[in-house]
Amino acid sequence: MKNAKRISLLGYALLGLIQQQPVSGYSLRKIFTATPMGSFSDSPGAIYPALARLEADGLIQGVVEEGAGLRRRKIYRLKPAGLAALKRWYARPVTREDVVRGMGELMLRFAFLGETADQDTIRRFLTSLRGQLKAYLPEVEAFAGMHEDKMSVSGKLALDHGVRGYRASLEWVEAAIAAYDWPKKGGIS
Amino acid sequence: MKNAKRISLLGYALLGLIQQQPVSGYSLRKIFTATPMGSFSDSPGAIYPALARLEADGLIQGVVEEGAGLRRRKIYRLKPAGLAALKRWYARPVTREDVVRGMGELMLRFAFLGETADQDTIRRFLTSLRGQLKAYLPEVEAFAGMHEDKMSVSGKLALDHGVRGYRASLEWVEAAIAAYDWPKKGGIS
DNA sequence: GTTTACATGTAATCCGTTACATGATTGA
DNA sequence: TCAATCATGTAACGGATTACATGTAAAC
Repeated sequence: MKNAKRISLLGYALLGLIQQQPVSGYSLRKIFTATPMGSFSDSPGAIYPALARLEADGLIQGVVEEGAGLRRRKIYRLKPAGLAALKRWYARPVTREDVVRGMGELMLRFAFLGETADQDTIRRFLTSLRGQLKAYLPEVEAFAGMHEDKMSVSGKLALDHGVRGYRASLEWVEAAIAAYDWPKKGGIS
Repeated sequence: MKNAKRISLLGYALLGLIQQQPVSGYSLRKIFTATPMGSFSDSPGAIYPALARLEADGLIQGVVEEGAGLRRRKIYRLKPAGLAALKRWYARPVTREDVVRGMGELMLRFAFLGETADQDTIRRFLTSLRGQLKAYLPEVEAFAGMHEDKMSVSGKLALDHGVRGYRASLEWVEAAIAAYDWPKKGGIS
């Protein structure tokens, strides 16, 4: 029950899934093999220790399923401290570093965030992501322009892949903001 | 000088950069802070031990710059075994797992691959990537269609981000193949 | 003459990978 | 009955993060 311990990305992925509904470690492993969450390892050596850590930190609680001739399954449920940790994660503003490290982590956060976060948190996530993308995209484009002459064809193409990706993310975030269609801030006119 | 040791992604990134031109550890760190390769950590605790491992494995060689009043800089050069390791990396066919784990690793490989790989290796990389994307994209789309009803708005949007990303990658790979404009295989007509 | 940038390292810790280990239940 | 799937773990290892440590050269 130590508090304020760091939580790994896998930890957040597990917390987010457990938040959706109580699950066993084995079910979580299957989610990582069978769904687009496949970027996480489905190996028992990753998941079971991670669950044990989250439990030791008081974020989740595992209860062995009672019942007669059943295979023993330990079902994990989210505890209040776990929900609080998730909410702190959701509320983090999107930083430049988040964008540089890749969209994957941010999309994991956003996917779960819809479950319990209020509209304000969602809006802040999307607008701060939009801001960072709008700032970072021209940076990469400028880098490409500046180093064009010194780069191999494949180097230029790889950079172009990055630019296309960030452009697609920017289009996505605009579409996402539009999808929620919040009333404008600043008074009823 | 142990042989056949596993090389981490950071290891390949360092090998690829050293292949382009001999560099010091400090220069490599700056590359990770100042260029779109920022997804790698620029911390000395990551880079110097990684360089030491590559050197111990006989893949690179570091030589302390001679010369009078200079700050001591250790310049690393690629050894034949290092080039061979890179070439084996370049020649790996793109797998489904590569695509699931994310484009980042694949694009790192492709960016460096242009330096020394022959046209055949480049073509095989791009066509196998195209094949995997063409197979994986409809999989994700099908998953989205199947689970649409059980997902939150943000969950659906996050999945949509993934779909858009893979679509952008597919468009990119088609453009990349077109950019090289290889003569068709199978005879001169 | 003091801050900033250059330059290289080490030590503790954490955690993911890989491989091993165990046992129950279901279906062929 | 034998293989496959369900289900949970452990142990050794490797490598990245974080923080600490040290010293030189340039710039202000």
